[in-house]
Amino acid sequence: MSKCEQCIVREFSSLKALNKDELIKLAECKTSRLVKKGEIIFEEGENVNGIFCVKDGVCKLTKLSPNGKDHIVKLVTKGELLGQRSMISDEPVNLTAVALEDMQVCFVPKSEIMGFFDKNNQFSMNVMKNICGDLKESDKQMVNMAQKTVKERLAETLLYLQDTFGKNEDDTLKIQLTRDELASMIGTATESCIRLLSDFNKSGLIEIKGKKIILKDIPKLKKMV
Amino acid sequence: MSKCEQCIVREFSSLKALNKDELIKLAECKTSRLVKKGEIIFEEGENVNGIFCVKDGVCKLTKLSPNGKDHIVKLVTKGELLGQRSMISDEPVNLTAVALEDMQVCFVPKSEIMGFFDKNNQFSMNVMKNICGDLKESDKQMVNMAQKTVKERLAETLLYLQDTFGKNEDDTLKIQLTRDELASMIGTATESCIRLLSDFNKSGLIEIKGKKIILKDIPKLKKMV
DNA sequence: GGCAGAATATGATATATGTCATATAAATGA
DNA sequence: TCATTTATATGACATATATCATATTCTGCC
Repeated sequence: MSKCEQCIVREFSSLKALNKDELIKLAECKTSRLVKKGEIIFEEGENVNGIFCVKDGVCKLTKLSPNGKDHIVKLVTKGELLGQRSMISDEPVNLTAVALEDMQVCFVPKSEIMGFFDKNNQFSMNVMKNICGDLKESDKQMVNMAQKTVKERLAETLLYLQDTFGKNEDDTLKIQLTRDELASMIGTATESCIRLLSDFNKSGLIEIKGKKIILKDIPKLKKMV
Repeated sequence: MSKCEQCIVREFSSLKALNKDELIKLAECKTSRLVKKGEIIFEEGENVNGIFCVKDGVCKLTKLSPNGKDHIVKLVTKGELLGQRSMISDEPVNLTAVALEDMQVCFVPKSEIMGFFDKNNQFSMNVMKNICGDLKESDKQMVNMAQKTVKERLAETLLYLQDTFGKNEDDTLKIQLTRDELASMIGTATESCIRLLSDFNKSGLIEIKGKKIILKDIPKLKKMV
């Protein structure tokens, strides 16, 4: 069992507020898990009874809409926590988490987290601020979905992906989403997404290298959103 | 200055967790305010530095989208709190609050609330659960906006309005939104909203009495969403 | 009480986007 | 390595929705 004390990603999450004793307790009760690309971490409606801490890799949080399509609500990466809302609401999770790459995650049972929650104000404040950030972002996205065109949302999403996950040495976006997943983030049909990417490519906004994407004209992309 | 102890709406909000002493302190520092229909309580980007408790009336929380249209993110009614997210994030509010009817609201400064927050675990837990509920709802709406048709969203919204705000003796929806506001809730153009209401009317789903709306065939409306 | 401005209503039309079909390219696995 | 599936791409077309124009009705107000 690895020690949470020495885990570097802890510094990026709410868990940074925990003291030495708490970290030792945390290390004792947590379980680690390797998650292969495409594997489900938890599914909408499930009782998770704890939170996951993402040590490595990226996953998508999706929500099934009544028409049968999945919608990607959020991407969660190294250093972030999963399942906070559900734990606090004391409800089943409302989103499904699926690994986009091979991942390392640690699971901490609810009882433990709630203990920290009660005793460590800074920790609970951190968790709350996280959730508040999610709420603000979600409200923003709701309005985006309602008011912006697909083209605008695509431009915005491409910029977001580069901002958040960076680019490789060849300037391609580091995070590798399928066209289908990209479509499901911006809330459109896969074909529409592919078509718009082609358009963006033709007009020099981006360059498509197979499945990889390079943002070529960031100022213009920014002006679109 | 009215006493918070005797305020009935307190029972419906997170404030129900406060004890007698805390309520007395609350009553001492709060300020009451009458808000006329159409008046702004606070505006996107403003520093509110406290929370509002809605004693009577309903307001809309809107967000301005880059295309210049307002989108109604949420309706807030008697017994609910306003500005919680902003207070916890320690950021300006990200939404604008406008009264839909004459309202009575009380304002409590941040310093006071944060005091309760630190000392009263049940209170902070209540606030968090509220925010978590908002987040869940917001995620759901985001997916709705992205995946459902305007028709489906209209049906869903009408049902929501009746569920949440009830109906008058003549069966008309109690809450009175303009067509423009209804459109801004479901995320569509005013004309489209009006047109669909006409369609719903013709097909017997609803009945339009001037500006008032009666839900006639709730099972069918439910099947649509 | 009547007038100005707003809200509601409806038609005509444009446009964005979804859907279905099909082709090609890439990935997977026996 | 080849075959089978899956992902990407593009065309043709259907349709939902926005936009613009114009009536009509309602509402506040002097």
